[in-house]
Amino acid sequence: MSEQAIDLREKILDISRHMLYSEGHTSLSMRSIAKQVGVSATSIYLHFNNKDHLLHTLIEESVEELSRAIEEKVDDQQDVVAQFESIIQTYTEFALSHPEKYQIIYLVQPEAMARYPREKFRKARRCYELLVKVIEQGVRQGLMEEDDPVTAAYSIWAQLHGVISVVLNQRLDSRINKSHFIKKSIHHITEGFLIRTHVS
Amino acid sequence: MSEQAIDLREKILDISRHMLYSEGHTSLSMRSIAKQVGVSATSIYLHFNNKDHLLHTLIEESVEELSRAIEEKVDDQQDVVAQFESIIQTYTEFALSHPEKYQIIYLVQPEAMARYPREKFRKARRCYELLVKVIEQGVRQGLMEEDDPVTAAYSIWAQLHGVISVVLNQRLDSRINKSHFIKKSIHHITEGFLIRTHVS
Amino acid sequence: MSEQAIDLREKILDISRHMLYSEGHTSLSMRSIAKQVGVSATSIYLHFNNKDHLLHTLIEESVEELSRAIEEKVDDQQDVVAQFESIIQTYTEFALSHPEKYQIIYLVQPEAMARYPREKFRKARRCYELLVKVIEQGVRQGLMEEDDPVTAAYSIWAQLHGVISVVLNQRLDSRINKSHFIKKSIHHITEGFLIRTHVS
Amino acid sequence: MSEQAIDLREKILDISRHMLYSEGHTSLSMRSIAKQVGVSATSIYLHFNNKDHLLHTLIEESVEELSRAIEEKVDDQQDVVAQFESIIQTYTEFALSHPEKYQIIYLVQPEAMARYPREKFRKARRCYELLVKVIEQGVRQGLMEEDDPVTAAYSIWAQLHGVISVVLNQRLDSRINKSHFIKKSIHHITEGFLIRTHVS
DNA sequence: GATGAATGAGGATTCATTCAT
DNA sequence: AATGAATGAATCCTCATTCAT
Repeated sequence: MSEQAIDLREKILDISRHMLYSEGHTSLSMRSIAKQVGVSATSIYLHFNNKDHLLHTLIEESVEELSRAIEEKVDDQQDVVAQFESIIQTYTEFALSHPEKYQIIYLVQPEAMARYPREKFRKARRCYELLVKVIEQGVRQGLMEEDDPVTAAYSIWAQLHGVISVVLNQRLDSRINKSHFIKKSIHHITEGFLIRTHVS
Repeated sequence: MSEQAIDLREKILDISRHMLYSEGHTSLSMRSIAKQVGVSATSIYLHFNNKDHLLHTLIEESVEELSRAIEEKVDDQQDVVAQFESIIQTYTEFALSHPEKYQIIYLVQPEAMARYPREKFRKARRCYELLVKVIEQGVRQGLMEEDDPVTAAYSIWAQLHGVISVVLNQRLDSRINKSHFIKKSIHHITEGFLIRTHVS
Repeated sequence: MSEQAIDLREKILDISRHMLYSEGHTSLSMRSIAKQVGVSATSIYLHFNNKDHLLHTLIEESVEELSRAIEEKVDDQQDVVAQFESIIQTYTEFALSHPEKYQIIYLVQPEAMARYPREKFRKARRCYELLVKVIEQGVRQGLMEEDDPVTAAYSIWAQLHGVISVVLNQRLDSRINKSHFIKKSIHHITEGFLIRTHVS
Repeated sequence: MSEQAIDLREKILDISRHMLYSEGHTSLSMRSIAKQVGVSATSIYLHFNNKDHLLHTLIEESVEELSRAIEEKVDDQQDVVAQFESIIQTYTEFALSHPEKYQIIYLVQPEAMARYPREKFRKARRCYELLVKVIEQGVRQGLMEEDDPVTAAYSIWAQLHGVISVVLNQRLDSRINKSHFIKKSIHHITEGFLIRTHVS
């Protein structure tokens, strides 16, 4: 593959990702992407078999990047609480600084999920697994009391995702300061969880 | 308007709502709705100016119903904590027993929000306002310590929405028991919040 | 259905049939049909679900017309030889005077046959069945000696179809007079068959 | 041209021929051929000017091979009847043992004939000419009585082609045994013709 | 109220072909 | 001799919407 080709592939992904974020996936068409990229629609098919392939690549990339970001930041030499906070922090930071990438991860709606390869879907759960491990570690060390670490991990993630989504989807009351909202929410999710375990 | 007409309008809304839930909004077309309703596509335009109008009506209806459900349940004679728990309970119950209506409320994505009437958007915030009032009441009664009730209310709502979305969108790990997950999550969100305020 | 609608449906069929004959099925597209009909491509879909439906309708119509033509001409009061000759005569006349309809019957190539409804396919065999019956009748009356009437009928039909195809596909040497060729060929197919049985 | 190149050219022809037979000419594309051959689509253009050129080469090759097969088998030392039967036998055997090559000869439909070089078209008539000669010979020897040998030859060929086509296109009733059908049909075409001339 | 007919714009995808390398 | 990149034109088909009835 020539450099140019790699560039075009990346360009298509970048622009698609951006369009997806700013205009929604309803209006995203191969044609519109091609027009934005400044290339014929046919050319996109030189790099992606079809629209699904393109979309799935975008999702996979984002999942990969988010997972890597978290894996890199989490230091298993740190104490469990620090690791725990690090995961949540990194996750949030990724979402806020790469909103277009974060949103893509949740693009796969139930309707389209049937078409998303099961194996890639499993990958998407990598970062939750990490959270599960940390909680399990915490429980083993007697720092947390949690009868069901998997459920706990998913609950934390769900709450966090709720908070981030609300911000990214601009569903927040205009009176509310976004970063304040996020800080408070994370604090609530985290502290609430830890305090409860600490106290016990 | 004859009774029949009213019936048709309702039928269109009902079927659209159901189709939206079971087949996703990608495949929802005026034609497909008409076919399901058993009426010509043109007839839909007698009741709704266009597709947006139909969709907006659906959203408005769901918002209205959810708001009313909460308003009806909340009894300002009760103590603040009971009111607080009642809101969260009712919200969750509505979402789980009317998933197709709940999902519609969040149908309006950022990209489409420009087209959603600002005035209807404000209505959608009615139920959060209620939560804000309860918290403010709690703060006034010295039961909660919360410097920013609006932010707190939105944070709780966001977390709750995250939890519910994950369940409805079937993003939960298959190992997790749904109702257990919800119970635990609500407990975490509520208790965490209240305990913290109670303790203080 | 309004008269206009019926007209359009017929017009689409007529023009498609004609285009199929004069330009081949390779270049036949919904667009090209629409252009010839003087209507938008979309309009065709008001009368036919898709291209296959249109094509199948054309085939079915031709099969029906050919079958009916033969059934109407064959008089079972006539003696067997007269019936036999009548079938061959009518078949040939239909093919030569409605070449575009005749060709359509053989449009269904092996590749496309999978998509052609099995039940309609059976209908297409109606006219061969008639030939089979006449031969069986002849055998019963001792006028023909034929151990396998079905094979005999199909053989006659295949030969006749070969002769007609060659003429319609313009594969004949320019030195040959078409009607002379057909007359001679039919004579050969028919007489050969009858003489052989008569003599016996 | 290197040996490799010749190989590629042959490989393209072989695979095209095979694809044409097994998948039909509708789905035959330069790309699909290239993929099957394991070469870039562009490479095909190094050996054939365009798709038509490739197709025409295939036809020409098949015509050539069929003609040669007949020419080789026919021995003008044999008596006329033997020659006659030999031609029909060889033609049929070629068609049945090389169906993909036989079918290609009749690929050129009326609509495409305009594009098929007139000079190559003439070549395709070589094998009929042979039949004409044998008949003329027979007439001269007083073995056959045929006022128009050219018409007779084309008639025989047309009938034979009809029989073979029906078999190859799988248009035969499932109750019919193929080889029995062919044997009977050939017998009918041949004997009928010869008997009539013999008897006279 | 209700509808059948009609359409322009756009959807994904495939095609034969060219051109620079 | 071979190819990767690129494309314009074409494919079937669906969409929201309008209009005369």
